[in-house]
Amino acid sequence: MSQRKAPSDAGRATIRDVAERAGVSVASVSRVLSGNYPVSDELRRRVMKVVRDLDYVTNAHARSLAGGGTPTVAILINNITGAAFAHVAKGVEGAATLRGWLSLVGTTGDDPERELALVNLMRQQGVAAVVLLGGAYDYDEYQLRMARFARSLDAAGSHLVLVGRPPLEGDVPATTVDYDNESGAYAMASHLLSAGHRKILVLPGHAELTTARSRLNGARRAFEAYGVPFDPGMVRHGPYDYEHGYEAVETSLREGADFTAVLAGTDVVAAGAMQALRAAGLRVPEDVSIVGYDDIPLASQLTPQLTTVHVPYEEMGRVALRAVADRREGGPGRRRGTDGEHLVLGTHVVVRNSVAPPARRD
Amino acid sequence: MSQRKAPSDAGRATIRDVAERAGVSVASVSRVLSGNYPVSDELRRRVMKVVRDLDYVTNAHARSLAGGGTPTVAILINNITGAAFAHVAKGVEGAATLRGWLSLVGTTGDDPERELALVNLMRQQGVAAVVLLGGAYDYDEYQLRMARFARSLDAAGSHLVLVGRPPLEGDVPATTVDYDNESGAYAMASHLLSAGHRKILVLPGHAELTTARSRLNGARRAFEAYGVPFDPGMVRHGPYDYEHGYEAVETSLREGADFTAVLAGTDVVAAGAMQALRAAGLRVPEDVSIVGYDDIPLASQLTPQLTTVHVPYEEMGRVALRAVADRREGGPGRRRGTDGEHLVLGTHVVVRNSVAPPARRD
DNA sequence: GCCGGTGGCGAAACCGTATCCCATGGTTAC
DNA sequence: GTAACCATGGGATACGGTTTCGCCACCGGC
Repeated sequence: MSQRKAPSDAGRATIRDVAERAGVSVASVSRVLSGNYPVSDELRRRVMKVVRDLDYVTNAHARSLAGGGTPTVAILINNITGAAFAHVAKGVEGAATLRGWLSLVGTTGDDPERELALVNLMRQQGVAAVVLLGGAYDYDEYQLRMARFARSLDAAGSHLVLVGRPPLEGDVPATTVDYDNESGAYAMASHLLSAGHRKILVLPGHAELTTARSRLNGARRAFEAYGVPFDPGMVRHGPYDYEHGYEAVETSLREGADFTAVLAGTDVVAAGAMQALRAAGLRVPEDVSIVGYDDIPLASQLTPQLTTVHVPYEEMGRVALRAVADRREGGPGRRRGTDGEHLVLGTHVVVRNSVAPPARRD
Repeated sequence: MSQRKAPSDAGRATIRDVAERAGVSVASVSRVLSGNYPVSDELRRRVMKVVRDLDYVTNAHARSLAGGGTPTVAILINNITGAAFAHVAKGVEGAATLRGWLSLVGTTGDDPERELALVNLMRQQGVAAVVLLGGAYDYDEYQLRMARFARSLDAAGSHLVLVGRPPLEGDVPATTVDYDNESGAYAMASHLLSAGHRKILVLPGHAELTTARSRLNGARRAFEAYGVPFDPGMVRHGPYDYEHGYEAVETSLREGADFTAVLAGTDVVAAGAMQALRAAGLRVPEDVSIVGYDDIPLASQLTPQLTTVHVPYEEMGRVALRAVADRREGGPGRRRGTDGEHLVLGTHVVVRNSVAPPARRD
């Protein structure tokens, strides 16, 4: 047995093995498999038989080296188990699959360093696009680094897509898919205000998170519009999780805060808040109203069902992928023209059963 | 400008561009970057400077073609947004990242055809392993196909890992990471029985799903152990979703079924059941007790908090990755020896507030 | 002052596939 | 009857790295 001709060896079969065994050239095998070149039926038959016998599949790495290959989109996400952005990922993945694209997934675990490392890793993979999911941190340095990434990717023929965060400032070659965060918060706060609530506990999220800022701003604008003074003391920042919702409400109650409604930054926070109210013997919505944000499945599974803001997460994912696919098919001619594209999707309030007019307390 | 030497062109920089600009050979650049060969400080400095200037990253495809490259694990999952298996995916991804591995994700959407296509796609990618998440269907043909996949992957130096389903029969080169599904169901049913419940509505899931079968078996065994006749008329099959839980309870109530507890196949089904009971004016757990399965975050976010079976999903993901990593490091010597490995993790009941002794109805 | 090491580096052979270019034989057009 | 042509198939090369092999210079030891 020669040294490098061992078709039945441990490794996978190569196109050469197939060609040899079928008594044809490798070029012919390649042509039969890709089907973009006329071949005789006889040849096709012979090749396909050997392909089946050897259970041959083409080597994707070699293929993409040689110019072919399936486009791949990289999805970078904080935490797969977070419902909201898992839906975005689903949207991206679904749309990618529909076009025969592949999706790579990396999780950043809220660590900017890992985010950096991952973007570079994806650049090595030669992905068609990197989709970054979730709210961003508003450091200057962070923003600068993102801009550098965007340019690096662009220079390498790839592209950066930001989903669920505001666009980068300046002339940066990145696409942003966003939703109208502030308006959603405005509408949600208005809903509470128009129900008669005036003392509202606000749990917008982490102070540095862009998402949280927008939601807080929207709420504040609604207060202004209703002529209600906005009390900064009624705002409690914290992570977007159940525990924060629970503790914020628990602490507020213990400290004797006076409120008839809770405006939570996300549905999960609202769930925590609801539980804390129950634990304190308060009824929702009879004693205290609650609203959330995101409209994840949990919102309609709680009792009472949560009034919240619907965000089209899955649709955002699809839109994100469509944006990069279009750009890629548009060819190099329009590459520079569509820089800094910003797509904004709408939100709307979903009214369920967690809001009632304020009760008379004391 | 020559025809193929255009470092500042559209595409990304190659190792040759770096070598040329640094006045060294490509071999040296490669050595500096991979760091597995002694080089002088002077050389390293020169090369690294050019690498930074050009913002060069190695081409992962070329690298893996040449034999190097980062191992990649493929995660195939029904639906990313399903909480339970999203946690497994998180576990796999986390453990992969920890070792510098990459993870590819594909969703099957419960379609066996897509599953087939995806496994082949992953084989093309030359992944180190394919991790298949979720309960399997119990067709003979399906099992046969899985066995073929396992052998194909094995022949190509890859490996199939089944998570959350029973192992394949026969001598198949696949690793299975499983949890003690039946014992969990047994314990859960026992919990209800020992609280005094005798009329129990059972919602195990889809009849063809292996997971559902095990859970149903476990429950049945518990009934036997308690000497309680198991009434098949109290079993309602259906998908593992909220709607099914709701409808099953609603229908049962409408048809006048007599039960004091609900044994749900998953927490999500339990949530639906709970909502339906509430809608019918019944209290949980005073009028009807409910238990779930999986212990996803939702379980502790419901009111009352759900008594359920904890399944170590994330841990399973980590174990799955460790299994393939070990096998790969073990070298070819023990490859055949560890075929058909089957790892079983334990489960336990988590007691919360959704179970009470049966109320007197009549 | 000559010789065997040895540390550093370059040249070239691959890795597996796609594709360009050319050869061949049979067909069509004049 | 011959030239131009079309349909096929083979040979060679490029893709961007890694790695083996071998060369060169410099080192200390005698």
